[in-house]
Amino acid sequence: MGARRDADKPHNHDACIDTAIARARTLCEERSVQLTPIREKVLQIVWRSHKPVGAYQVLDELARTHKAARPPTVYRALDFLIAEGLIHKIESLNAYLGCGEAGVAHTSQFLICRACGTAEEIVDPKLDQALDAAAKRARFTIERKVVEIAGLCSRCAG
Amino acid sequence: MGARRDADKPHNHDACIDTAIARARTLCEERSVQLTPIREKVLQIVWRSHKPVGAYQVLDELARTHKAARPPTVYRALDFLIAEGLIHKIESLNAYLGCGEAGVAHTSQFLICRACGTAEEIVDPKLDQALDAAAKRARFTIERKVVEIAGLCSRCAG
DNA sequence: GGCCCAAAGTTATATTGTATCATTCGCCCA
DNA sequence: TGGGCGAATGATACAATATAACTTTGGGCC
Repeated sequence: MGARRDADKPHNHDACIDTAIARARTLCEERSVQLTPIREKVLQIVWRSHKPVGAYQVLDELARTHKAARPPTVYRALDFLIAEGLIHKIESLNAYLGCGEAGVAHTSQFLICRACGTAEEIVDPKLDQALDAAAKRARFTIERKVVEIAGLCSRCAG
Repeated sequence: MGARRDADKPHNHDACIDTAIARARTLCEERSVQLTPIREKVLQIVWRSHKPVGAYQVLDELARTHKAARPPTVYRALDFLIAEGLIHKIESLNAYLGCGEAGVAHTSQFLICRACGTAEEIVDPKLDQALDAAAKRARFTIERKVVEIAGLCSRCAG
């Protein structure tokens, strides 16, 4: 699992990025899919902070080193990274966030602070079970779960 | 609470619409806010089905009877209806859905079928408590909860 | 060499959502 | 009683997000 840290606490973020990139390389290797330079660069850009980042922000960053970059360049990379479980899309913000649990089966659940913009991914089995139970009661077959809790993180509320 | 019905089962949908409009009028009256003709019309359009409807679909419909309608016309009406708790936005679809529990405090939780397009609003206190507990553990102050479960409803899976 | 395929390049456009300023209209009240 | 205020709407323009469709590149393989 590596060193887990809360997204809203100060930390040496380079370690987050390095860990994420290293894990992504390993996972793509294992799965025989290509973490191409563009895809890796986009992953790095998304991981530059714990704040969800918009596709066009990614594009702006990417274009600094990759002049040919266009919207499809970015969306293709984002789609790949999502498919491989390396990033998540935050639906309520139309933005993207590095996945801190890449390679581990989990539901994405987020705490999104409107003040500092940070989104923390949480893994709460009870919550996950509650989702499953609610779906089961309605005989609903789950394919994807979106849980996004917006508000104020402890630092911003305190 | 009135007659609750599952969105994915056949039913006389006119009753859904009539109930929703009647309740909306009552609530707006009580709150001294104006359910203007445009707002009521938009509410009716959103309620024409149990499938989330896009803002520009609403615009197309609205424009049939209201030639001056433009995007801001629709977004203003949608914003008003959301603020009054009469409709919900489905974030993962960028679309809007009538609220079946208008006037009653509740978290919006949805089961969204990718086959038939129907979204059913569910009210599951256990699930809601699980969200509260998860946030509390992180000392996170909740302002808004988004729960959208996508997959196949019982009719489409069966 | 020639074929195939995945990835990326390229151009154009679709979809969703806002900013901004002008206009209308009912209401209050000085 | 008319003038100002505010809520709602009209109107124009544009921003932000996302995809379609076709072309080109480049590596692996026969």
